[in-house]
Amino acid sequence: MARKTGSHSEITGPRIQDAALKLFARHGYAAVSMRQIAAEVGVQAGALYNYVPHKQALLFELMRGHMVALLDAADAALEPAARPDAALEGFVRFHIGYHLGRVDLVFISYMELRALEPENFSVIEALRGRYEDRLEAILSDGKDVFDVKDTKLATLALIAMLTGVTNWFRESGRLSPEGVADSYVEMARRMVRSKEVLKPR
Amino acid sequence: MARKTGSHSEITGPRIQDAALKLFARHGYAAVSMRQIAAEVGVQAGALYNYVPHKQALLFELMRGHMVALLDAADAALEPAARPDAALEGFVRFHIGYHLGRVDLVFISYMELRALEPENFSVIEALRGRYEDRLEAILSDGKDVFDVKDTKLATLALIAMLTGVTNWFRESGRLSPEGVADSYVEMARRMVRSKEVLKPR
DNA sequence: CAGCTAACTGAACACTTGTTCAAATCAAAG
DNA sequence: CTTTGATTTGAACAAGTGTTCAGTTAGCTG
Repeated sequence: MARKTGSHSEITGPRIQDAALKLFARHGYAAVSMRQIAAEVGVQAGALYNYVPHKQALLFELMRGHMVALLDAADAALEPAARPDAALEGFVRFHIGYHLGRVDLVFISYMELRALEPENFSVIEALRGRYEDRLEAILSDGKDVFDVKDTKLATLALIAMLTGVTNWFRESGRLSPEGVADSYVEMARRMVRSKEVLKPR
Repeated sequence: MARKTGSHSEITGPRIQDAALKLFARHGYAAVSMRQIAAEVGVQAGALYNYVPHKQALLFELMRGHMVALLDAADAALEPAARPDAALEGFVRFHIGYHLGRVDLVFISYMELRALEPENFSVIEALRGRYEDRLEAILSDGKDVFDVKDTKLATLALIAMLTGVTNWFRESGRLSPEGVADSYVEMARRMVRSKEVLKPR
């Protein structure tokens, strides 16, 4: 017995990615076997190798795809010419919105870095750096409006704060993604002490 | 051949913990074998079972020990009667100082939660909750001094921001732990818009 | 120096791991 | 209806997994 009824390359390929994403996020890369992924897809382990050269590539492509899509989405969503305060708000809303819609990808992209072989690790790190640069640029472009001593430090603090949302947010919780974003916009503004926030006082 | 020269229970026990901590932090729980841990200690795999009932207990005890020590240290370091602003500053400095001295433990305590069996997971989650309550109490005790709409949200945002330091901090970097703490105290104060910060303006 | 026991070895257990590949099967084309 | 080619199976590979345990040894006690 071989070839299942109604099997197609265009179907199986993405399903492998989906299954791997789900299982890696739930149990971790090292704890998931190729056989488990295959079972989730409804196929034997050997069939995976028509689509993926090896397990490591499965993880790497998941992470690389995520980072590239994130950068593209950021380019599309953020307005380069925006005033500093609006740019910061835009970034916060984009970051939270985008990340809350892809918690599994975000999770493995932060958690499984150490499972990457050195060359792959470097690629992901570089992409992450490029994303962080977007926020750093906003902060340094607005250095007349904002009040931050250490731009790099503020960038890292903000990113950590924002990404932390994916760890506790639940669709069924009391807050909507928009509600969360509202609060985080406020906190982010305060952190950089945006003049626009202080004015109304 | 058995029993190595100069071997002692009081020596080997802690060395196993140290080796497990180091390897779990570096490669992840699932990716590290009992034989690797044994090799790091300089012993055969079987010898580990004189000290640990099974691999899972090794991880669990590492995490539980960390959380218990963290709570104890917090109790010792934080002054319950402090004014809100001083209490917040005290918490930030304590959190950063304590965590920067134990990056490996912090790392696995956040990363390997999913590797814990359900009952063990609950224990760690409860301990973590008790720690977060310390900060939440500070924020709600100071609700006249601070300006926070959602105390729980601010707690989670602050903890994420503070713990994030362990991900990028390097002993050899340009900033000292104290310098980092200074900046984070400032950012934390701004986030809750402590009146004491606004006064000098 | 003999005897004792805590401490450790080394081999074995039954599985699981990632990966390969000849053979089998199915869908579509001629 | 046959041929072709993509798709999948199922078995096999060598290596590694956590854990157990009879047997060996080092160092202390008397």
